[in-house]
Amino acid sequence: MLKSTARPSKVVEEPQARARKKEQTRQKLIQAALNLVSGGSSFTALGIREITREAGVVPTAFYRHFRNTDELGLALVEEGGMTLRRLLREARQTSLPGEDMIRHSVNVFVSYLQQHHLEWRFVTTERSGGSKILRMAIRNEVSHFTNEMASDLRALNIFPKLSTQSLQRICALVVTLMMYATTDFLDLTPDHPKLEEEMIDNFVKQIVMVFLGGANWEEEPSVSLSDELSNKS
Amino acid sequence: MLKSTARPSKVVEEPQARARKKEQTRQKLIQAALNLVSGGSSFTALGIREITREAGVVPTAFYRHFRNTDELGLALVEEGGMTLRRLLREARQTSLPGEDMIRHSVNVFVSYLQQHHLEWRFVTTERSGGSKILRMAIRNEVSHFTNEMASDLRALNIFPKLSTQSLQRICALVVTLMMYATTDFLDLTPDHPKLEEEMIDNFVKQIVMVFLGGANWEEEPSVSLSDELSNKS
DNA sequence: TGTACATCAGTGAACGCGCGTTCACTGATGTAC
DNA sequence: TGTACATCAGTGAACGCGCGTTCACTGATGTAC
Repeated sequence: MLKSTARPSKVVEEPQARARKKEQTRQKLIQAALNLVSGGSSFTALGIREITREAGVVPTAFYRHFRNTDELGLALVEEGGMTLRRLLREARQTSLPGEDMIRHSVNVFVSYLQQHHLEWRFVTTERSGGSKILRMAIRNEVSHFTNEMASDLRALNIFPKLSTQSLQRICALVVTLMMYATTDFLDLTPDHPKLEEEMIDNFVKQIVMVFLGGANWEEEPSVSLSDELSNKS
Repeated sequence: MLKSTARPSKVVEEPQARARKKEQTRQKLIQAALNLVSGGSSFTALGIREITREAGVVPTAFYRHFRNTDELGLALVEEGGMTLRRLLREARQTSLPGEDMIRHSVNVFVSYLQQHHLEWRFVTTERSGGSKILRMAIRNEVSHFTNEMASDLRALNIFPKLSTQSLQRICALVVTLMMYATTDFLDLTPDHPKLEEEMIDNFVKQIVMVFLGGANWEEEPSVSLSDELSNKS
């Protein structure tokens, strides 16, 4: 009786010891690619033999998981993007509007960047340099992210007067800054904490400036900018 | 006597037929690399044989001009950057302040982009994906560009109340947007003129928004943003 | 329960190929007298 | 002016090497009875 119950329970607990092992190898391959990219290689230049060597499996094992390196790249994009979205969403929700929220979000972002620098090196590199299919996948991920941010800002009611389009424009702007800053942060050496501090401060102020632009935006912009400029000068 | 004058004059007109020929080959190599990059390859992945084949010279001829592909990359960065700076500076000077200047500059930029898409594909790709030495060279070029723009804006006296630091921040912001937009413009297929129009319009409005933020910027920002937000909402 | 068979993730040898780099060379261009 | 020599951009053969991919394989895991 003990045996007869043990068998089905084993089926539930580890229904496919084989499948689990396979997934492990898959993860080893993904991790290996990330390690290599963080070592300075461009992902596009990575080879199957290089990756499998790093992963500690035989070259041909690669084909059990991916047809080619592009397919591995797509897996990387998916894994990387989701986590950050969840994280930053939390950051926005646990904070008050205004510059403090921005500074808080930026700090969350930068520390996340440093923790997951492997994934991010990959994403920022391939956004402009990868194969067309990878570029598109990354942009798709980025625009998901932008939309989420826009709907959060809408919920927070920070810019009640703005149209959805303008709100999305602001978010796209901030996300652009973020992606761009990523490259710079990733090239930071840890022995210059002062420089990092300055970069963060600059980054925060840029975002504040953008929000300021959003707060003063009139939906008929060509008039308002001229007004603003002539009023202030 | 004719001969004796002919010789020195020949020295002046073409002092080094050899050197000229060499320069021609050098340009052929550079152009070949650009062609290949525009064909979708990442520059980092380009090989010496690939480049020389495209250029129509024998592989070993490469070493007469560059020690390796990185050195060729540096040459590319220099050639590309300067031209755009000159062009955009002219665009800023032949136009009036306000949104029109922005729209005009953007149009100059986009049409330049399409004319020199080879160079730009290279610059935007390698800014985040190239070897460290290339990345640094490109950032250097970009910050030159930012500084130039800042000093132009200062001369135009558009933001009389802003500190130099804030002015430079604005310019850095705009340049970031520009670099980022480049990747998107380069992936445009010419059969969607409507999409291009929308992208340009969006781009212009983002810049206007940034300028608006700059016009409303107070040098003690943490106060002003909260003020703005509470005033407007 | 045990036995006999199927599946399939990972192995390891082998292939043809293009790579970067070396080397000795050729022949046009440049220089000295 | 012409001649004799130096320079050096580009050539072409050769090298050793790592690549992607194929193939038949092994042996642990899964399944049917």
